[in-house]
Amino acid sequence: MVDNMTADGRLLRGERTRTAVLDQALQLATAAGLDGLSLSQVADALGVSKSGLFAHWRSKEALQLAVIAHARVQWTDEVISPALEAPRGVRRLWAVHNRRLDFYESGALPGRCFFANAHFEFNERPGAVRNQLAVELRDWMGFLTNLATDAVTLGEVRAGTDPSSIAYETESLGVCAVMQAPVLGAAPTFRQARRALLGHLRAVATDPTILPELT
Amino acid sequence: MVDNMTADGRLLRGERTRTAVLDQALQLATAAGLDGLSLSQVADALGVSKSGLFAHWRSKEALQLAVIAHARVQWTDEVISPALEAPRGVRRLWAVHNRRLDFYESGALPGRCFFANAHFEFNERPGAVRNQLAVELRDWMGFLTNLATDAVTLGEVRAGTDPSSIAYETESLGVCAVMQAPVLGAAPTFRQARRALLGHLRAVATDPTILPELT
DNA sequence: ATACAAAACGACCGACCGTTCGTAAAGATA
DNA sequence: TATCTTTACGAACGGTCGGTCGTTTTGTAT
Repeated sequence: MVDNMTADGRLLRGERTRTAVLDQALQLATAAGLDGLSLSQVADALGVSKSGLFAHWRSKEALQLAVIAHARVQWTDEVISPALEAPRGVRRLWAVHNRRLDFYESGALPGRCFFANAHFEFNERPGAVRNQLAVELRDWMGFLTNLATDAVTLGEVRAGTDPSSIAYETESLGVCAVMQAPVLGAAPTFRQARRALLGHLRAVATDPTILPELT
Repeated sequence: MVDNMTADGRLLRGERTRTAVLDQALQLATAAGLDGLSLSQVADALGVSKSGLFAHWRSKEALQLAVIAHARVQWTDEVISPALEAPRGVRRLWAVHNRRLDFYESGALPGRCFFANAHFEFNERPGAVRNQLAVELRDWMGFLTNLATDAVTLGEVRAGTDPSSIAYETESLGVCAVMQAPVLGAAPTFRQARRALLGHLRAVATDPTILPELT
């Protein structure tokens, strides 16, 4: 049997514990960070043996990567996808914006920004996890691009507008990208990270190849 | 002998190792965070026995608090004090602003914002350290107040100006305060932290008791 | 030289960590 | 039923951690 389901449609036992472990691990990582994630604590919290985790992931780092992917799936399903499928518009832009804030205030991740914390708190970890976080950051910049593009295309912001304005409008998103930048290899300075964000938004707002219909 | 100095003016042996340990610990904490700070690593990096550290600090938490104080002394001497002593003015405001950025780019704390990282990466630590970080945050807000007050008093910004403008002008300072807010006990949401910063700056810009000479 | 206190050391402790291993139960297949 | 794979378990290992203890070195003052 290679499928995830048993004959009557319920999840296989392994798949059930797999997602249970990921949920628990995400919860603990949200509180204590990916560095603070302890396999022992995850196992104890679930009433499961610690060694059993190694039947699903070959190492702690593999579980950390799975936790990141798990969180990204939640993020995509609950925030990104509804945003991209919705008709474009300023109201929609801010609806998404507010929905993201609501997401943080929801019970799922109470009062914390997981992605932000994951990046902030764990920029010292080894190769694979670090690279994965870099991918997450790139996705984040892509999401910012969509937001800024919407703002310009729909006339909320004129093309050529000082990107600082857009940056501030998307500030509560943008600061995440700015502050997350140090997770990347070279550990760019604060000034460099800020310049990178402004340059990114300037390109979105003024580059005719990005917004050809406005030139 | 109760003084720090020996007869010929050099530091006592204990005081020398004390500051050497603090410098090393600050360097490691800057890279790995206060949580990641390891007494063994500090001792090994200095070629010093780990047990000797307990002659200066009674616990790891005590050393962590000392590291925070040590960093704050550096911060005060190199950034805050020159800013407060200098004649007020917009140029001075931005000189301080830039000096702070230069500080991050200096060799002392290469490419990292220690305060930001200390807060971001270590909001799960126990009571005393957490409380100390809250004090640091309050100091930070005080520094923001000084900057915003300067901006208004010197005519760079009109009294009553939308505090968002001031917030953005001091953004690279302000985001730190915004993002640091979650270190406080109740873990306020992203939206709450942002609202707190804007409210703070609004009070500075409009409250006649804060800027009586403008009303 | 003697005495004394500060300072540093090395060995050791218990706790927790991630990981491995051999084995046993559970569930699907035949 | 018997067979075989998946899944889970408990015990144990090596390692690092923060912290303690008794001892020795170092520096100063008498």
